[in-house]
Amino acid sequence: MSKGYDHRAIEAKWQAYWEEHRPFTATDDPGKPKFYCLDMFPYPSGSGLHVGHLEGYTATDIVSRYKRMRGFNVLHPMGWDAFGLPAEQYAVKTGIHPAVTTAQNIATFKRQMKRVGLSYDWEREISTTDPDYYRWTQWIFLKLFERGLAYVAEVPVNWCPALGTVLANEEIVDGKSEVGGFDVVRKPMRQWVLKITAYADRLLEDLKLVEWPASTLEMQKNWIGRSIGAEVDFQLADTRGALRIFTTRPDTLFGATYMVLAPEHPLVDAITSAAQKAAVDAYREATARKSDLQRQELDKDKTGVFTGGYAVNPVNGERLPVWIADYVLMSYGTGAIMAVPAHDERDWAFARTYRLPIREVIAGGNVSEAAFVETERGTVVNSATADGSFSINGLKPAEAIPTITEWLAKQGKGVKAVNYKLRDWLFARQRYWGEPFPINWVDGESRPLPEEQLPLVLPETNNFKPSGTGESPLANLGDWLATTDPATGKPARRETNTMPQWAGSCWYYLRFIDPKNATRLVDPGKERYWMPVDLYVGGSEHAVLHLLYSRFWHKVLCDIGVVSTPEPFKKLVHQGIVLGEDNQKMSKSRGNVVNPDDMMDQFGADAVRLYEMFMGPLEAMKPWSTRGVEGITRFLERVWRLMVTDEGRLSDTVVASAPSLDQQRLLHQTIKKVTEDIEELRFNTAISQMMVFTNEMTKAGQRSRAVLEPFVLLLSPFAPHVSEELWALLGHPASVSQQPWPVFDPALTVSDRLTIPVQVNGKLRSKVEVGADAPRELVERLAREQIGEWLQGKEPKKVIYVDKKLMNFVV
RNA sequence: GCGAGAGUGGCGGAACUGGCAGACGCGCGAGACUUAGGAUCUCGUGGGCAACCGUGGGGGUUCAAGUCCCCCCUCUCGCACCA
Repeated sequence: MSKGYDHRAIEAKWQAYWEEHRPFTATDDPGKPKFYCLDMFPYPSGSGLHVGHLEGYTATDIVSRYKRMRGFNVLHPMGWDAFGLPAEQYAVKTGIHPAVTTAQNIATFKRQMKRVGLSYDWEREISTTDPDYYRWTQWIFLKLFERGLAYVAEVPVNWCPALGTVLANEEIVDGKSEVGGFDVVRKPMRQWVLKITAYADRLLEDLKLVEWPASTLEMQKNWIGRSIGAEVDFQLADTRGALRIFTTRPDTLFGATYMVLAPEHPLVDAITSAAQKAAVDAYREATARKSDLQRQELDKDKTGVFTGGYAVNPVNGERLPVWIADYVLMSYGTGAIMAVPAHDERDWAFARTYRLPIREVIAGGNVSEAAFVETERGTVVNSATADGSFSINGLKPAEAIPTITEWLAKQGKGVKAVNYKLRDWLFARQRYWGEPFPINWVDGESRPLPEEQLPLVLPETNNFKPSGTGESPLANLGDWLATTDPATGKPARRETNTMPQWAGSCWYYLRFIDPKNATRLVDPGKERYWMPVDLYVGGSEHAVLHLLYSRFWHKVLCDIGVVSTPEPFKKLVHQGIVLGEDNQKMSKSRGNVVNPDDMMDQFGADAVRLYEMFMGPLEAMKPWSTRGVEGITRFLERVWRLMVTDEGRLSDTVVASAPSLDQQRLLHQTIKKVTEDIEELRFNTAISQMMVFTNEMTKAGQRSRAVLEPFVLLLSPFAPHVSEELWALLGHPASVSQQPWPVFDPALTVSDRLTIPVQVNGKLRSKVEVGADAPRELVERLAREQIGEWLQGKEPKKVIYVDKKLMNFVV
């Protein structure tokens, strides 16, 4: 294939230039407006960069280059989320230290990124595995600990006795270990947990402050899962004590016909009668053996066992049988419910199975066929106290809820309550390759290390095998493990858990602002200048966890005065997934993985960048097409030939004389379209407009510098290498990246001639061409001449004229 | 099941607040230049011989609907007994 230009030579040349002159360094210049443009930093895996990564990175790179040309001080950094399981698994297998493989992988990623021409400020590169970085991750943990937001709990883990290790969820396939296929059981272990639930309300509330995709906002809201209801106390019938339940439907309290406790509920033993004890114990044991996954299987029938005990409905004194069933979860609400089968689908199904009574208290449905659960429709019935002192009969459920909640509170029988689906965050892994906790255990108590002793460095070892006890491999390192408590001098044992991968990625955007600060996490002045992140681009797989955890830490840092904004990421965009050419998800097993290095070998970085953006809307899922890359290559070659001869010199067709009015219009329309499209991240249509420009200019025998030069500037954020070369060939000193962005003249974006479509009854029948300022009368007269035969001499009923747009005759 | 988003040529996709459906690219067809072409350039390309018909399907609003309203179908993503 003959090439219009030598992409290898040009790309190497300009990458070397950028390396030497560093035009993309961000300076802390308060005199300039700032733009913080951030990619989700990658885990440097062994397989290198993927074309899916490149999509997001190219998009932010275009925006960054564009914003610089618009006079912004742009912060566009890159780093590595480099702790994590794959490197450790590899170390277990080969004995090669994770730090070694991580460094190799980072080198590969970095080389590939530079090859794509991504304009990162590499002086700010950070890695979560660097002690100078994780020192501050540990520091934040100490702050969380000080504020009571980090605590220790016994939490079940996936314990694999055969492997002698704890497994991550992704290491388990169909209930067996991915490696070896061994059994996995639940085993409680001492773990660190972060109290994210303390921030549930703010995490929900502040979603109003960000410009995020609707779906992501929705997912976060659902994940937090705030629901308002009441907690109500039911006295136990035959024993002392009360059963507290949570309900969102206190309006159905008179319809309760039984109660259900989670099998793990602490009151189960007290309630269970002697006769039922055996059955209850058997059920509880069976439940304990089930994995979370089995317990969550929805289509299974509901099961449960009667405890033999009763509780008393506080509103009508009825004795309600108390059951245990695994459809009630200990971890939500109070772990106990009142069952109202008439108005709750789960209770309805359970009542049907065990032939428990179903009592209607909201009229409007047919409760013998299905639970009636609406709150906006229906009328409360059968809901008054025996003495008639209180009634919600006749109300709509939505009105009855606050009424009865207030009444319960006055009676001391209940209280308004809010619950969240959000759980506290399990913040510990039984692994080597993660941040050590700055915690010592002294006499069974956790003691934080003093800040001055940070970082607590991950100890060197060459044994990454599991300890066998479920503790991390750090438990094998006796010398490191044994220490003394700095406060008392007593012997102490170091915490052996390490932090999860989320930890380092929770706050990295802050460190980019001030990556080398040895005394603080980030300088307050720099933080105020650069925050918040103006544009954050990354995959939607992080829509909940990473983005929620980050927001949580950010709010804590805000509370302690480290950061100045309530939210870290102002605008968020998820790039879509790039499918293989066969429209299937790319995977090694399908053999449809596209390697960016191969593509760049063949077509060059500029073509790959342009194609990534031309495929379709950034956020859409779309298939790769190598033919499409060829098409883009043709476009770049056409641009090249617009101004360069076969010998590589500036072409004679490039002239200094003024462009025609039509060429000027085309240029200004192109500037307008490309500018607006970059602002809206519509890169595909921006490229399409540049193709239109190129096609038109190809037809011209003479091309004025006055239109070619601004065009090269427009192209430069998309295809920076070839644009630099063209800019140089046009006789300008480097670098195109330091030129101001072209400005369009609105007067030149509109044509002086218009083609007005003429319709009869809304159907296109003709067109008339007129001057841009033609009055309606002229357009109508010309139009009538054109469509005479359609009017058949009759006068139209109505004539609609939309100025400069369309003429429609209604007959 | 619930929640969110999306269905437009052979393919990827355009179409601003309702106003010429299919921009641009791929593919395909014809031609030019060539010893040659999987290079390059030019022209054509939704369907139908036509009247006409065409934006997942069916209704509706309107002079005018891919766009607005109602019902249905399909696909993708997320959640999944959260009381």
